[in-house]
Amino acid sequence: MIKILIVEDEKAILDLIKINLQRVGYQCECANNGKEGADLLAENDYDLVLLDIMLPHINGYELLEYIEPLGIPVIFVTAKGSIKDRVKGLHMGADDYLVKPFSIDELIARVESVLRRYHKGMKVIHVLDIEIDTQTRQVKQNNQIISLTNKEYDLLLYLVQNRNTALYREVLYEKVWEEEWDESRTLDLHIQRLRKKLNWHHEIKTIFKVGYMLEEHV
Amino acid sequence: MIKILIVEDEKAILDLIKINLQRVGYQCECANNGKEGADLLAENDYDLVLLDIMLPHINGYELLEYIEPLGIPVIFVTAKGSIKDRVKGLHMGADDYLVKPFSIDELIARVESVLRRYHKGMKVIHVLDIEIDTQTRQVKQNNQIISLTNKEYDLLLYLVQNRNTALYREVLYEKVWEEEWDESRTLDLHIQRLRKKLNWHHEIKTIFKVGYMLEEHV
DNA sequence: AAAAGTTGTATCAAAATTGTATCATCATCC
DNA sequence: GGATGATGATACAATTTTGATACAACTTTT
Repeated sequence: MIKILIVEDEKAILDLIKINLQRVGYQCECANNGKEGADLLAENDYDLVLLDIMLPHINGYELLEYIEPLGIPVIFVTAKGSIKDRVKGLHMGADDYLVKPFSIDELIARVESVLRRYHKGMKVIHVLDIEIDTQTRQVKQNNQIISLTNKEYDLLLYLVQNRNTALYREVLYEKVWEEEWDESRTLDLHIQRLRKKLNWHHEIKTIFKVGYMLEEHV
Repeated sequence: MIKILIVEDEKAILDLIKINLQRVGYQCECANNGKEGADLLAENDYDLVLLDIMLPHINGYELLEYIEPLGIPVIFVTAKGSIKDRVKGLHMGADDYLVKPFSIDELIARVESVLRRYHKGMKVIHVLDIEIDTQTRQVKQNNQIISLTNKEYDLLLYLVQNRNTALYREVLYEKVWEEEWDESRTLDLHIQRLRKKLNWHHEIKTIFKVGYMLEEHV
């Protein structure tokens, strides 16, 4: 379970962030000012801090100095377009910033991006007859470790995270390889290798003229 | 089946939204004011609420407070870019907003985006005796999977999304094949294949010298 | 530097889709 | 009611897509 600390004095924004992060599966704790934030940080482990700059008592910068040595990523929440703040925050070690007003999509995207960067992905994912440990990138089947290469693992993870969805070749390729699809057969080959290693000849369905889909009957 | 509640007092906009959402396969119910909306919400389950802010009696914000604890996503419909409203809405928990005047494409895109975010888009369209899962591109009839080819699926989806409308050959061909119609019989052949696979010999009507129409008596 | 492992290209085989040709049937208009 | 053109049905051929295998280029490890 991923724990996020939100330090924000505006109740409306605090709730907006909290509700939406909880909705997509994060555990949230809240502090209304810098002091509370520092206290919570002293007592608990968090995977990420969302930090407003304008806070009563202790301001965001001061708190940031306190957080930094803990090695916890921080996303700054700044009032509308104060570029000075953004720059200062980034210089001081914030990992990203969010400018009010922001959209829910943007909030979630930034949180996920930072977490991904810190490799604090979720826990263990169970799908069909395998389990994937996203921390160690290990894949087990019947308690036996299946050794996958990097690309194979990335591809598997994407398939798993989007199981029961028809995935277009281009999308799949672009997400895993992070470059444009150039009509090459690379993706097909990797799919075959996955199928072979996991004995998933039927589980990974090919959708003719479209792409592939990992099927998990629910 | 996905159910959407539309709360909007302007008849024209209400119809515009309703007709277009129904066209792409959502079930819609409507309320002309906040009171009606609250009543419907009390009695039914919805997957999404489209909520106008300016409503007689109970305004959008008040209704939003009522909806929030239900955990149903809300898209705000606001008059011209009043940023204040947008911000307020987002702060209060709306998931997205739509600024009048909006395009149909935008409407559908936002609806789908929010639904996807909430329950990873179980967008299933029910028509006659089949159900189409647009996520997996699977078509079921009496709970049996009907295997369709790519072109067949695309054609079926277009027919379904435009059911009860006479579709000209050229239009149909150009939409599905994405190229000019060249007087070939290809379309006819695919129509026949669909009719056969789905046993839809009467449901897909041919309109002499014009084209085809999927008929769903309502 | 050699070995081992990874990743992508090339090639051929197999499979599925798609479209053409043909003839039969049907609808419409004189 | 017959002529004419449009559509339905069927078979089959052409094309495209995917699977399988081998191997070459490249990286990392030893």
